[in-house]
Amino acid sequence: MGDLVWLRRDLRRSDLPTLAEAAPSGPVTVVFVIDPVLWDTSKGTARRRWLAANLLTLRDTYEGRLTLRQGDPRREIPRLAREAGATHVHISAETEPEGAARDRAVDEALGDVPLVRTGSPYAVMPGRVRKPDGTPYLVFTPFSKAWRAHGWRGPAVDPDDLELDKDRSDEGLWKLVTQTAEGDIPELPPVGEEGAHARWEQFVDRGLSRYSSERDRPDLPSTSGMSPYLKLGVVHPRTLLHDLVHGNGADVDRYVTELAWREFYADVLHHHPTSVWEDLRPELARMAYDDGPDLVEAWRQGRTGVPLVDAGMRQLLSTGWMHNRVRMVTASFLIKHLHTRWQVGAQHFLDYLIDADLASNQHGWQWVAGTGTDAAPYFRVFNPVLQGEKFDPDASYIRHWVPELSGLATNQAHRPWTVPADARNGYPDPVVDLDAERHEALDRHQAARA
DNA sequence: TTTTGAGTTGTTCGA
DNA sequence: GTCGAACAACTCAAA
Repeated sequence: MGDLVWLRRDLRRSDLPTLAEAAPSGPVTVVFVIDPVLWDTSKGTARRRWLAANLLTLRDTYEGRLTLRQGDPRREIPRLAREAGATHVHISAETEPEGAARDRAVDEALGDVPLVRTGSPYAVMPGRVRKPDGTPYLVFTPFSKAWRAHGWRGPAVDPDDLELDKDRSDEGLWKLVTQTAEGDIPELPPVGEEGAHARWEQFVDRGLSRYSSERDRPDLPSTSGMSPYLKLGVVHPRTLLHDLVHGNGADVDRYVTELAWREFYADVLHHHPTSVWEDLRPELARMAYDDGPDLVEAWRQGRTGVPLVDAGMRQLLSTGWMHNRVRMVTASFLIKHLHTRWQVGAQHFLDYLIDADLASNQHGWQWVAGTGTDAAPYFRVFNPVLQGEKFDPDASYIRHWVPELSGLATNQAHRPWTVPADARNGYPDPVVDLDAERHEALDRHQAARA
């Protein structure tokens, strides 16, 4: 007899409230269920490897007593609960639409065994921060003010009476995970809580004091690198916020604001679940889009002939990560210059990013498309050349990810079409005329609103 | 209650 | 070269 702790977006042992909830009932069975949805082998491997590698490390963290199951949680969790004689199943609440629906179904399938929700992957549970009249926010700045004023708990204390039950994994599953974790992914971040905390300390010591001035620079190691860990819950935002309590000034404030964006978009998605794939605002329902598979494929592969776009898309394919500034530029290019629906790009990012957060990803894309909250004005079309010159001033990011251009001078690397084709090592001409397609996008926007 | 002004991430054009 | 205006429409907070 003992409780189940079912981990999903909380692949960690420290600052995990569900453990403390479960500990008093006896030996705790800690389980992760590999949902076939998570294991789709047709798309980017980095995502799956990142999960597998963190699961392996997590097994060590739990002294080898981590249970793996594979299949539909609606069946697997009740089955394991019966096997372990669990009196409760503990989870941290999921607020993404599909996950929340899955949890309700599991709750039902569990029958008399209660599914107990403690905490969430957020500092403040989505739905908690509201306007004085009780309605949810749709604009970021007032949300973030109210979110800060609401505050959050300190990190959870590790239970000192925790007893772990045995590994009840299905035969062969750990072998599958081990095989999946193997392989060369250059620049895959250091795995597990140890890796996360080492990286965080390095950022707080060295990067934080330059964060607000350098965070937009893809050519510098200017970001905290926490997003892949936040994605799997290897680290909880509450832990990071607690560390920043003692810091002060513009850089800390800016970092907290970035965490607030993650919470804001989770809140928006919680209140508007259909906005995962549908326009949050219907104003652009009549917008004309193209269906250009060749152009979209060139975008996916990083062969558009536009250096900053290609650098970002190649960074994504080879590392499973892309700098935030470049995400905006590549997204803007796909939507505004290739006239493609935001959902196409959002799906590609979900397939390949190791840090893809559903709410942030979908609403980031909606923001660029002009269909989301606090949307970018329609006339704000990123010029990928100017963005490159501004945020990659030495073109070192471009040269690194687009090695065909590594021999060019900086101003040429930003505009490779100005040098003869035989000096570009096969790098293509731009697939579209930037200026012409910018005007096209503005025209289509005006027509859609008329 | 009504009004006013600000609101993550930009670019172009003309003076 | 630099600089301000223009490019919508709507949410929300504060006056």
